Amino acid sequence: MTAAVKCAPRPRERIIDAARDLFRKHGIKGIGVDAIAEAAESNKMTLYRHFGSKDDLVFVCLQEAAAEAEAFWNDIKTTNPDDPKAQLSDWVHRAGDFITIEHCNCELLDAAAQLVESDHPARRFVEELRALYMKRLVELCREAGVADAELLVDALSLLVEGARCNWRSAGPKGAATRFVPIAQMIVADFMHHATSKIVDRLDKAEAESVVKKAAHP
Amino acid sequence: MTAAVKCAPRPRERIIDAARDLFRKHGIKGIGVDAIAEAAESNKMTLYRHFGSKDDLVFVCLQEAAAEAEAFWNDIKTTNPDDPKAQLSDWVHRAGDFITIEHCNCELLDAAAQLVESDHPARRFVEELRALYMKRLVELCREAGVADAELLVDALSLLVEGARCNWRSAGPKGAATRFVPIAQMIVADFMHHATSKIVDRLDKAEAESVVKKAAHP
DNA sequence: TGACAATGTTACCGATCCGTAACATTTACT
DNA sequence: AGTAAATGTTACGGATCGGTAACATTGTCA
Repeated sequence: MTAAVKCAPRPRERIIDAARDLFRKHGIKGIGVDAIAEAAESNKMTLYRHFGSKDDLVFVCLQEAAAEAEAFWNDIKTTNPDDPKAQLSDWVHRAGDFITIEHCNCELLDAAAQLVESDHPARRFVEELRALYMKRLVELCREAGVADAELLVDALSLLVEGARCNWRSAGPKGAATRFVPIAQMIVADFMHHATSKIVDRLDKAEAESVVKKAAHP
Repeated sequence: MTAAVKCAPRPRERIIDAARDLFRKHGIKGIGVDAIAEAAESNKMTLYRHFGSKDDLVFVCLQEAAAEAEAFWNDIKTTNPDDPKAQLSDWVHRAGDFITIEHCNCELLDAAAQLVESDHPARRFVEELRALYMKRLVELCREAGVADAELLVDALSLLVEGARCNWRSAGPKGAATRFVPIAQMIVADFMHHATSKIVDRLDKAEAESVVKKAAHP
């Protein structure tokens, strides 16, 4: 009833769509296979005939999300050919959309993060994906002329992850809605400032802080 | 066995400590009352005699975390009296510590965010706390001379939330370990730049992006 | 010591959830 | 039409979990 609004393809696809939707909304541990089967307008038996277990279903959902992320990335590259700065700006905007738009595979990726300290095979899969995306983004930032690309990507990663979390808990009134201007500002800052200046400023602030802390143990 | 390492006070305190510890590690829905009682070196019956239900226990844990957060804030204010900039810098460092240190009540607060779309009484409690903390931080930023204090607090909120999430999933090798320099840089940026310049730069970037998008529909 | 409160132990109930078995029904293809 | 595969339905098993009942044990204080 929730998912599978389009013209209802085979049950396998309906189940995957419903599962991804419900995993996003309730978390992986927060939804049962019965509810997934019902939302897919199917039943538990066909679900288990296509996917041997709930864990397998989770893994397939993650693979689909990864494929969409791949398309997401390729679309950025082809839409702004040979223009790293435009690609980076495009990435920020699309990431902002992915945060607020309901149908967002990012939420699925971080839902996998709920499987902490379990031997779930999806864990390694998601971590490898994350590393790949960050590596790509670092390269893009470098091409766009960012000196400390790693730190910028770290900042963007934290912002995206925080925005997803904030959106889910605080909704459209939370700070997540200001993700795009914030990310834009940080990107602009990294591009307009020389690395030396940034490092100097950071070192100075760090030194001040250390002194402060030592003065008040 | 996990918690209650200190000299084992009354069962009520041991249970609260164990519950907070396990809620952080496994999430609220990821741990059962039996495991909590065992970790507290107690049993389920005394747990239910002190706390009528698991939800009540969750609520008490959140109240304790809120009390610690209150002390955290007061400590910042008293350690750096009449020095908003130092207070803000101190906040950044302490927030960074809270992310990486195991015993961190922040993780408990966002664990409550796992109770999405449920009528859990802890939801409203946590949301009110979040609003209070953000309001205080906005005031502090304004005292420190930040023009667009709301946007800075939004950025810091997303960074903190993202760093907590990232730390839990990526651990000490993730981007969360770079929270402090990133936050410092953003704070410095907000303090050193006039608002008009920032807005101008954002508007320009926004306009560029819109043109780009329109050119490639 | 005695009495009462706090705590511990065991067993159980009902609900939920993952997964399976057996059988009925529909769909697809020749 | 007819056959086989895919799908749907019902019921069940085993495990876990929140919560309770009954009884045993320990601690506390007069």
